Amino acid sequence: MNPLLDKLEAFEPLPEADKRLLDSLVRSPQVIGPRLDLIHEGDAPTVVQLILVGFACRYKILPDGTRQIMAYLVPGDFCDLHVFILKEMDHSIATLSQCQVVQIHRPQILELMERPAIARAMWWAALVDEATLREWLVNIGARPAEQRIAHLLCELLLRLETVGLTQGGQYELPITQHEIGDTMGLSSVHVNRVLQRLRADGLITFKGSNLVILDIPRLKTFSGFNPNYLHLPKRNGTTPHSV
Amino acid sequence: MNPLLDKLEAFEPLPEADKRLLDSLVRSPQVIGPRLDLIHEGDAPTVVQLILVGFACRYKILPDGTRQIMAYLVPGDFCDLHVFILKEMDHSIATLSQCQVVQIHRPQILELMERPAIARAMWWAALVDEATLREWLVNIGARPAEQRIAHLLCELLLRLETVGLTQGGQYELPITQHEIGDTMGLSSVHVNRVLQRLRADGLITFKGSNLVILDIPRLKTFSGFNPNYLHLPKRNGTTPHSV
DNA sequence: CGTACTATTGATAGATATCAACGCTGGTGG
DNA sequence: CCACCAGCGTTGATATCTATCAATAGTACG
Repeated sequence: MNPLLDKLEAFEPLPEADKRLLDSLVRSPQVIGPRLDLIHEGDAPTVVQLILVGFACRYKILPDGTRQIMAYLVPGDFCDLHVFILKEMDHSIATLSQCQVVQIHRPQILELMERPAIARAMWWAALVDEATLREWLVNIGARPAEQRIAHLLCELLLRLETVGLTQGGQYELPITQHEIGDTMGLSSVHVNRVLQRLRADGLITFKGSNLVILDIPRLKTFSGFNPNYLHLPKRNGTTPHSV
Repeated sequence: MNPLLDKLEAFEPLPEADKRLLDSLVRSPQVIGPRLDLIHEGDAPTVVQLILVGFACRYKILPDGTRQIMAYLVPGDFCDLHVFILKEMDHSIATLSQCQVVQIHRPQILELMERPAIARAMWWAALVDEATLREWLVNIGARPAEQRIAHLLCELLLRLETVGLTQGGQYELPITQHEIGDTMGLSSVHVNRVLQRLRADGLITFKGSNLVILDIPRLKTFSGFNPNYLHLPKRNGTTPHSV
């Protein structure tokens, strides 16, 4: 029940004492409703926020009102690790679904960073976040709409698998088509049509907000998905939570 | 003549001893011709490379041969700061123009990181790189082609100003229209037409490979450019190299 | 003086946005 | 408990943006 732990251990196993420390951080999460800002562009960040349940996103609003979502934050992801260097947020972070969030204060972060294994794993996580951002840039810049959305769905499958939030090829995707559009630089109408085609091609289905990927290898091939940017250890057929 | 020093001091002034250490790093640069890989996707990075002269870029090639450029590296920029954590490059880095590059080895990096002011400044630089990546995502995802290219030109103006490579609103832009297309997710034909319109609107001109921005405030307004993501200190009319 | 890349132009095709309308659903107030 | 409302997904028609294809001209370089 500790997605941060799951995620960091996807990089390398942690000593028992480190695990206990991480567990102690996630005791009393705060519940935050959907579509609420966690922090806003221009604010000075003071704490690091950690998502335990739900989806959040980084975004910017342009002068003409367009919103661009630049990252999804899923359970186990940090919001503002740069807290101690930059004076001012250059983007906003908001919940998409209802979330459970914990706030981690500076002394706690420093305590974490004193543990070498945790520090390494958090460095890894930060670098993967950056690599993910690059992959999103490729996705939006170079892939047509269908492959673009298919790629996003592949990425979320792997990320959510890491924190035990998938059942086979299924996971909860608590976001609207409009939000997918703001993420992929597409209109919601077009997102709708693309999703219909992916369903017609037998690649995915929805059971309510539950996404079902019908043919994972085919979706990966179709979208040109190469998981190297997530820098997960090579696995041998078993999923992390299959134990 | 040390763009790294210029860049880091844009964050905060450094002690004399730190400056001398940084100067000692950039002694014997290597000259690398245009369009050559500095490191390739899949390679294990071993050294940090620093650009002293010229333009380089991060890029990926998709299965269908499309290239997406994800970042420009200009004088003062580092290539592979994540050397010590990630085992394998998830993208490639190549020169665009002819470059002068120095390779910095692990012990030298560790020596740099022992100086608190340098370490802070390098953290700042890494966070700005990430913020820039986010802004590029916004740019490609949410702005039409003309504003997209105009925004890029504004960004390069500020970044090159920081390392003393502008004269007023002019700077060397040693890249082709095709490469701008690979950067912005546009075809080279479309880039050509967009540049013509920007010229017709009196926003820019070219003197060979020298870009002249005719009306900086208007170009910024037009592109929706907000420099906050570069996290430069507030200035009061003076450019950093105006002294 | 070729050769090869780069910039440019015109014509056409394709992808995606916009506008408008409608049904469905879940929530809310009366 | 029911009627209303707002948000979401869906559909069709049309407009706009951008890509593709093809050809030409300029330019640098050996």
